[in-house]
Amino acid sequence: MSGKKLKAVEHPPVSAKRQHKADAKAATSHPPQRPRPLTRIQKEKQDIILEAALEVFSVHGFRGSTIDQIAEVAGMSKPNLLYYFPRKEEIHRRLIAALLDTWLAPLRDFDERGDPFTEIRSYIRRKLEMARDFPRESRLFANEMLQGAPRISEMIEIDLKALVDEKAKILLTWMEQGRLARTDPYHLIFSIWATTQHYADFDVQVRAVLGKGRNGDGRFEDAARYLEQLFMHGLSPKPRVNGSA
Amino acid sequence: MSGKKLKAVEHPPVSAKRQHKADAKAATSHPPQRPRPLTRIQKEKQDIILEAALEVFSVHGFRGSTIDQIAEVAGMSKPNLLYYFPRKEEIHRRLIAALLDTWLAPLRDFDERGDPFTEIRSYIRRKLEMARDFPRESRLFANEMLQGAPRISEMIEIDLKALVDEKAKILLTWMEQGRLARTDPYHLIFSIWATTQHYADFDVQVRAVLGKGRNGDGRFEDAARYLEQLFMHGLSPKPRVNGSA
DNA sequence: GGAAATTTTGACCAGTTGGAAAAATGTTAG
DNA sequence: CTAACATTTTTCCAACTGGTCAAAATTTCC
Repeated sequence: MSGKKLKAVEHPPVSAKRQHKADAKAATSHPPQRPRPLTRIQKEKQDIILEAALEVFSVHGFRGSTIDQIAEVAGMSKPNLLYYFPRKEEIHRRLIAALLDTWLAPLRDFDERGDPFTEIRSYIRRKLEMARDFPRESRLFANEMLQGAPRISEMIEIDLKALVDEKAKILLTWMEQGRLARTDPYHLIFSIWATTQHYADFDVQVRAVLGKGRNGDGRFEDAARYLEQLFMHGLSPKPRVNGSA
Repeated sequence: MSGKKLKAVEHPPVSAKRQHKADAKAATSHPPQRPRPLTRIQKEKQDIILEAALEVFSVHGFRGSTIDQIAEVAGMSKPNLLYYFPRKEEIHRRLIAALLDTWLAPLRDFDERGDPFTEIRSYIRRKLEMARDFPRESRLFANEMLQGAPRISEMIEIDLKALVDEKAKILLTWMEQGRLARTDPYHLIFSIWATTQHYADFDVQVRAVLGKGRNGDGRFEDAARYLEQLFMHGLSPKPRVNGSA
């Protein structure tokens, strides 16, 4: 760990335990890097910054957000912020990485051994809760998608695809067993994503349309009720009216 | 000052520079303004610029887009572009205005006298076609929503709300007549918006998940088939002994 | 308490951005 | 041809951008 000023961007592989200054004491600025194990304070500050960055990025997107804005929201000066995250991109990447993990958790819990409708219902419910409780994360994700997912393309092309493939297979099995209406499992999943995330991403619109009278917190409960009905009826394996070939 | 008829946004202190005709002539450089009736060439250039701006804004959002980018896509120099649209905001506003009009057309066509399922089916179809044929418009809209719709808040709070209220009433009537499942008409509309726009706004994700094998143009047809099934079954009146109303 | 390490600040920079001015180059009608 | 207008280009700028750096302030550890 000789005193370098700019090192390759390292993710957060917190490794070594405390290390002595040993050879190079000329540790330039930028401390929260690889050798040191990240003090409690550093972690705290980083969290504050990430919080602020989420607030800003989720609204203006990557290019539309400035370090100054983030620093202001975080209550610190720009150079100070840069001390913890040497690059703007790094902040964004950290946010996206953390997001993807929690974002897909509900889908991961989709259980093959469960009852189709119970599983689908609880998936919808959880996704709706996430839209309600983590709207900024949802918008950050949406922003990234709108821009063509330049920073997470491989993530969605590989990890996400694999996960969806797996769950689609489960859905297909259920359909073949006659426990679920025969339909396209991929688009089924898309429709759940779309309808639930809508309440986070298009929140302004939803509120505006519902008007001041009924937009309190009720809209999420109403949405849950409606979506449950839609999907439960829409996907029940009722005998089709002829015409399906 | 003269030759003023519409609301004008004139913050810049710079104005009349070489006004020859005291009559009501062109003010400064910037010709495409009030007085002149807009030549064919001007209209063409403006269209080129708006096209380019749509391309850029729809991906990067307002703040994330630069005039330089738009100018480059439009194939002209920045000052030249500024000659037609004195302000970046003006371009954006024009795009949004044009967008909102066409965007709501399908909903306007929702006909009270038609058959509930026919109306809903064709509405879904049209919205899906728009997602397929005008994905940039959809993304522009989505970007605006994500940012809290700062520039069109009144538009959606008044015009959009009124329109949705009207159509929701129609849906309610149908429900009361037993021709449609009893459910929340507002969330029903939201779900149609969400599921259809998803294919434009999250196009990358959809493609990535579907994989290279089946993402050609087929995805829109598959989506149409799936959504039709979902909504037709999901919204059919509950099992009630009722041959017809 | 004090040296070393960590954190914060202020000054500064090169590149970008939205936009202004004006000169230069068409274009058109008389 | 040429005056009047329309369009384009060149030059320029002040504010903003992401980022650096050294010095100052603060904390940590012996």
